[in-house]
Amino acid sequence: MTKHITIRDIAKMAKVSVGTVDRVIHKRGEVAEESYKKVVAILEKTGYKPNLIARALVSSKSVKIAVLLPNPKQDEYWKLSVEGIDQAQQEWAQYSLELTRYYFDLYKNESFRSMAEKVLKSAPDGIIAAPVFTEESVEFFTSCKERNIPFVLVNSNLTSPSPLSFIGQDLYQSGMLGAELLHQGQKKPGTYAIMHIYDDVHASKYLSEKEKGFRDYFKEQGDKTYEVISIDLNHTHTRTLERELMELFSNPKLRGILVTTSKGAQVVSKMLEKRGKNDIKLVAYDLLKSNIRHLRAGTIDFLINQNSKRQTFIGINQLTNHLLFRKKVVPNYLFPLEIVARKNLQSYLDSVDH
Amino acid sequence: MTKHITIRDIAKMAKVSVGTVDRVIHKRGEVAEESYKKVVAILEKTGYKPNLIARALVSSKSVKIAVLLPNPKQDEYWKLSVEGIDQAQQEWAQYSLELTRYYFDLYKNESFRSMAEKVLKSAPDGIIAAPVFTEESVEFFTSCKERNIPFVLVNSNLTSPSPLSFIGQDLYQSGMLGAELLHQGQKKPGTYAIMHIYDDVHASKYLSEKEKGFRDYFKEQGDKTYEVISIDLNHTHTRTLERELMELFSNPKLRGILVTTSKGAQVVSKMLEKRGKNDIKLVAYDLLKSNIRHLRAGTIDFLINQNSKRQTFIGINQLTNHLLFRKKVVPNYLFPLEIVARKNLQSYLDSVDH
DNA sequence: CTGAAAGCGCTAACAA
DNA sequence: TTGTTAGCGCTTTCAG
Repeated sequence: MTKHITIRDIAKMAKVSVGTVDRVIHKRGEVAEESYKKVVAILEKTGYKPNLIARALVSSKSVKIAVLLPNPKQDEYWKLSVEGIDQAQQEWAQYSLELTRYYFDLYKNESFRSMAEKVLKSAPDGIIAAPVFTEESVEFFTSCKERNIPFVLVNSNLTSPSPLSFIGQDLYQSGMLGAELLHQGQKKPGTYAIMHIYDDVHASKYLSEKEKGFRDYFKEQGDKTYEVISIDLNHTHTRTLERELMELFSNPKLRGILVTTSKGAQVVSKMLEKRGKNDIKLVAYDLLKSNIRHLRAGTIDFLINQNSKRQTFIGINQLTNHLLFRKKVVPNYLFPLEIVARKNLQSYLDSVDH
Repeated sequence: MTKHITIRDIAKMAKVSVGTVDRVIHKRGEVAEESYKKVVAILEKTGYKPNLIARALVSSKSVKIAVLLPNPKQDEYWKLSVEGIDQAQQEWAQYSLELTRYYFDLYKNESFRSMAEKVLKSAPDGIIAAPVFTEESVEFFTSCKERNIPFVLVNSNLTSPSPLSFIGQDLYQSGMLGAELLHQGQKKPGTYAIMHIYDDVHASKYLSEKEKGFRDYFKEQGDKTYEVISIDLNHTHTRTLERELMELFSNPKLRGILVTTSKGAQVVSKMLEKRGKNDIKLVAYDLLKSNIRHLRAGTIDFLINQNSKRQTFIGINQLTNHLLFRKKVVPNYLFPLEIVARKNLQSYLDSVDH
């Protein structure tokens, strides 16, 4: 019934040609003041909506998107996000979408910098990236802005050059939730630890946001009986690491640990399993293989799911929709903080998005 | 680089016309054995993928979809799903998608039946529905099958006339999770109740699946010290209801209640709040206003989110993609069982999908 | 049984 | 400054 109004209809009503109407719609000038006004008026009155399908068909130009992420081989978390890339690529297979992947070394800002340079050289129509190294990212995305290349950020955000869209979670709330999950049901006062374990020096705003939330949770508890310690272990020497962990475990007041890094979770849960769990609660992030096993076994009590796969998938989708169809994007696409426990784990593994 | 292969290319390679290729692709016969084989071979070899955009453009016929759901005014849960319809409608606004909504009385199978009839009369291209009344649904969707009208089911599934796609959760696991959330951290044996409260007689497979999971959880606990009671209250007489609840509350062994219906959750949590919560745990479903309030206040301990909005949204999307682009759909689109607690509630409310 | 041709709605190049 | 026109890739008559 509601016959769609086309550019032809507009042209007829305004007594001009479709060419003129198109010029008005896309503001590519060369239109007489008078015609312009007439067309705009009719556009408004009729509430004309362009047919995106036709628009996409005609352009039919392959949209080129660059994906700039940490090397998935280094970290299982980022391996999950690759599944999101694959899924998006499949989804858009018929629409000429060219996805090129650029993986940088998660622990070397040098690597980020050089990969970013490559991305720029390839002159993509859009970029989706994880701004792991803040300083380098600011620099890189500033040049993107200058060149008018839209970029979408996943996992963590940047304030200064603002992205077309950010996809991720509220990290502060995430830290709070981690604290709550550890503290929940515990009546005795004690010590709670938040641990970041990585391979190299690696100052990340990402982790500190979580830590702030974690600390604030215990502050809010009112009674000052909670001691919060933050542990940064930045070495690959398994020995040293194990020694430090053993020392931590031996603290009789230790009630729980929140591990923020995937490598970390693996090490800590293995050690805790060996030692016998007793009363130390453990919360980690994401549906990584080792985490799943330890959640099932009971070493890990809860996981907080960040859904790396879906973050990346949505990111590419938004960017492509923007580029191909000029659709509007959600500037701040926040994911909920998903709690995964023993009894709902299976439903996550069964679910389509996993 | 990867120049897309078109139907023209195929035609040229097979030395036939595009018409013939099209006839082969869509199996609309009238093709000589020989040409058929030739074309199929080339199709396979080249891995031809149709351009969905072009396909959608040419048909350009407005796809007509009927939405058959319970009246959102009767139940907040179904009100959420309306948001999903709205969202989908917006998303597909430019693509001539005609969505017509048919709301039936949640408590009257008669109403379902008559609405279903109306749907059939409107001769839609596809249907998305919640098969609340099993018997009537089986009948209705059987006629849909006969008429070749594809239908997508949300919330609960039907076995017999199988839908194009089902979107929902595993209800058995859901009941289990509810039980676990109640039982967790409780050491003393006791009584656990699962409650279904509705306005009218209403035998629903939906609820019984959850109940099975609930009961099985406690069976699995090994020790026989858990008593499970199931309560069906099917009246609107507030007095009687309150009396029955008071009686339940007065059972000193009662440890927790899982309420499966939205109306129920509202009543129970209000009563429990008045009485003083003490040791009775309460778990309910979905981010309904009253549930959110009581979760914040502590009367409700956990919510299990079914994400009615997204279920409906995804359902319409799948159906439209199928109808408009002939895209493949996921036959069994399972959602994870999301646990909402005090500390991650806000993230759910902030998230885009809410 | 097959090929030719007219569009679907929009864009962009080219003429006027 | 404007109008005309040739496609984008596919579907669907309509003649042969």
